[in-house]
Amino acid sequence: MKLPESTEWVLHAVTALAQLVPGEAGQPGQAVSAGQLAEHYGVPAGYLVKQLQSLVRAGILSAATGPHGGFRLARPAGQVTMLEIVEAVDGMSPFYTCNEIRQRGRGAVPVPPDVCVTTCGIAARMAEAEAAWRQSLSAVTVADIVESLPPGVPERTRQLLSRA
Amino acid sequence: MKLPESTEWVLHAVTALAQLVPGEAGQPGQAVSAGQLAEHYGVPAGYLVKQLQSLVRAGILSAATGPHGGFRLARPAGQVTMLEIVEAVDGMSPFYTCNEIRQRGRGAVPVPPDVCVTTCGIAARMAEAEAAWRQSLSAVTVADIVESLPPGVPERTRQLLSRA
DNA sequence: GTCCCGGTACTCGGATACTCACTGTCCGAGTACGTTCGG
DNA sequence: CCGAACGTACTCGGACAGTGAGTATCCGAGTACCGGGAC
Repeated sequence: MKLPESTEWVLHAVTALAQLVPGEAGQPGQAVSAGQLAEHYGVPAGYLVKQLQSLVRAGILSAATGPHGGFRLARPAGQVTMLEIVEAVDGMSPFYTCNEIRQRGRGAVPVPPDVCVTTCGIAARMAEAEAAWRQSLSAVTVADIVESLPPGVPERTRQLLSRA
Repeated sequence: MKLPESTEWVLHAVTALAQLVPGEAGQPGQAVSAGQLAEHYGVPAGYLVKQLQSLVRAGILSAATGPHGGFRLARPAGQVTMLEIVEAVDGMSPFYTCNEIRQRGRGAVPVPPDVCVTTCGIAARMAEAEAAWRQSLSAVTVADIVESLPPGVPERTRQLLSRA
């Protein structure tokens, strides 16, 4: 059970984009191309685009083609949770899927399931743990991450990512 | 991000083994062969052995070869947590591994990392969420699972798994 | 009758192929700017 | 001088190979029971 490496990429990419928002309500934030972000983090550009597309489909980012195009936040950073980002790139299928193996083989309950009719207790516990994980991630927004950065970092990021 | 399907197998297998413990202190519980368990749940026997071996290495089960051999609980069911079982079969490496991509590429901090010297805030949040997941699983023991079964199920399991 | 010995059947344990998601790369579609030509 | 059309450069978007963990299967090593024979 491991999250794909691209999860780290998009989390950092969204954090970087959030540092570019000028704070004005009407201003949607500067657009940065995937090539810029890829060079900034030293990751393959073509693959990063593929991941950022997932965020666009999820409504987290908005993309624009052509010169001066690129990706930008589609919503204020305070309204984007880490859970949304992770689910956008990794899918929102549960870790543990109950295949009801207790209903198969010799242990299967005969014709009408008189016992074991409720949901599997094991699956219920696993679902609870997973809910705790998701709840913890949904409690943190991108704005929280940006605010926790050491002072000076957003300024530096802005400078490095500003289109030359 | 998905747990391997074998996780379900071993969770149910351990639960089944826990239902066989006769409750006596000295009695270590009846041994059941992997073939019995595999037939009980309708899963491939050879592969199930491989997974149960992981539990043996983790000290959760004990194995005995030869006739009347098989697997049995190495500890009382109340001292085996779901987290132990999951970690035994899936490994205990974290979901999210921070590769410090912020330290690579153009965005890398020059020579001595004056800023960003602390651990990555994103990684910290992901670690918190993962800790919540593990904490939730470590709070449930196999004995809890057995107790939550509908009445009559342990008796039925004992009967089906008793060596013919 | 008792003990010892060999055979057999059953079990775990490890080594060997196969499949699919994640990773990485490529080329095509679309857009905004800069240039050029005509009025 | 002003406007419009064209070309170019840059961007995203989707389609095509490579790799590792998980899945599935097989055969070998080891052990306890069962039967037969000798004492």
